[in-house]
Amino acid sequence: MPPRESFNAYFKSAFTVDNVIFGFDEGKLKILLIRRNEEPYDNYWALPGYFVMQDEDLDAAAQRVLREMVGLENVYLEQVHTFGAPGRHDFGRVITVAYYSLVKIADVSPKASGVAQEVMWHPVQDLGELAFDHGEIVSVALNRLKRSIRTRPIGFELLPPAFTLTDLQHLYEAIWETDLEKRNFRKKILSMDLLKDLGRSQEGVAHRPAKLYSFDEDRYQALMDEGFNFELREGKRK
Amino acid sequence: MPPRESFNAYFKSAFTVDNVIFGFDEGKLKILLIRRNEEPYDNYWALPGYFVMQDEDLDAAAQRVLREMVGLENVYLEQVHTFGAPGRHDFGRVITVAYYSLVKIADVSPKASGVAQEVMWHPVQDLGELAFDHGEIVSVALNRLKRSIRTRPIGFELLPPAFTLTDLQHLYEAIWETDLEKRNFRKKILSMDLLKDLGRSQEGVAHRPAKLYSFDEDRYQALMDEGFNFELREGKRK
DNA sequence: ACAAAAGTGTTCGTACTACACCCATGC
DNA sequence: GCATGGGTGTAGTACGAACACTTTTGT
Repeated sequence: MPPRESFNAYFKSAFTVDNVIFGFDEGKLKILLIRRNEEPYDNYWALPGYFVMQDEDLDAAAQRVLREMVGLENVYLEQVHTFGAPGRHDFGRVITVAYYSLVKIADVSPKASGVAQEVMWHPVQDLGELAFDHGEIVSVALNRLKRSIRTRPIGFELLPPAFTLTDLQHLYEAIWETDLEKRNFRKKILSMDLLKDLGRSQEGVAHRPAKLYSFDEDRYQALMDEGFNFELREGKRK
Repeated sequence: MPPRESFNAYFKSAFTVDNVIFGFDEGKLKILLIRRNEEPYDNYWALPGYFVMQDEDLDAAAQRVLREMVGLENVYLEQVHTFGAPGRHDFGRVITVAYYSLVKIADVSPKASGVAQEVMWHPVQDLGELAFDHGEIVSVALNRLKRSIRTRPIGFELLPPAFTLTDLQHLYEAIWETDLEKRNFRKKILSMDLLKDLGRSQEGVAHRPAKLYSFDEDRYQALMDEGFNFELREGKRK
């Protein structure tokens, strides 16, 4: 076996985390991007991300980036994929672990800091060219999100604490880029018994006000223990 | 902004790939492990994995490990998750990108080499304690596999080029750890129109010989283009 | 009264479930 | 001829799909 010193050649890489931060606003799915103000990719929009510290766990690094750049804690965060093409960064070999997070857009108070002079929400349909391989990362994260919301009740993370059934439907429609049938959607969601009726309604709308609901986390846990499976369908049958 | 040199502190990490190689034999789902013969974890069973070269893509590294340690090329390979807890490796900061691969067990001719003196298939239900955090990696990969075979026709990668419907059913039963109803399973599979009837049958069995099928890759592509969705169900209805 | 979205009930088709028996081969 | 798995048909049911009208509020 080679002596331990011979492995030193391998310890010359760096790694980063990049966050695809999803939000839902104005009926559109959006992503929070920062505008870089240094080379490489000066002036390009990029995903918020940074180097992982030497003694920092990956998840912790992703959380730190969220906290420092967006001022958010305790948001839904999930690792998506790791990107490590040899030429993807100019400084040397940098691989990046991509995360996606789901935030309630009203909670976000973007902070300009460091490389990020500008922080802005962008509709996912209209991103333009991003720095590095961030375009590809967004695409992978988005596909993951589309699948995940089908079988896990995480869409609620994107909605305010009190939302209407129509809000929820619009959210699914925006992410899946489909239309869903109102009555069937409502029937399906309500039959799962996952929503708490808050007993309140919308106010100040120029039509019949809708009931407000919240996601019942405890109820979901209880159902899970009984073997319940959350599942919604995207496609109409052929 | 800090000058470029200040980033050098970050370029002191190494990364590896680890492969969870699944095979199916004797009605059981198995994983290919190597027995280490050096510290740390001398004598422990471990996942086949190695450092990624400086100019090597991640997927390519995973393929190389497969080729060098198992003598296999062109097998199904998919990135699963990246593990990077600070203390997970003794040499320094090492993060590992985990892959899983699906192989036809008859194709494998394990080679002892380097750190791997022994290479052996182990039933997933009976692994014992593995080196490093490999037990956790296996667990994550297995969960991923359970989900993936539900919505993607990848189970076939674990079967020989000609297989019977019963083989396929046993495969699903082994991975999901459930029993499936024979007639319904066959009906569902055949209705998808994804299998080529090879016109041959088993030979030398002490009962009515079963028809042999193969997975029709071209047919699957064609169906995909029409919007077809592969999907099987694990659970019986409540 | 009108606009605008909320909310609801029923029919129809289809796909999953559950179940029992005959078939082809080796020994 | 018997043991062993291979292979099939059908009836019941539950769930998703499709569809049109009434209700409540603000202006």
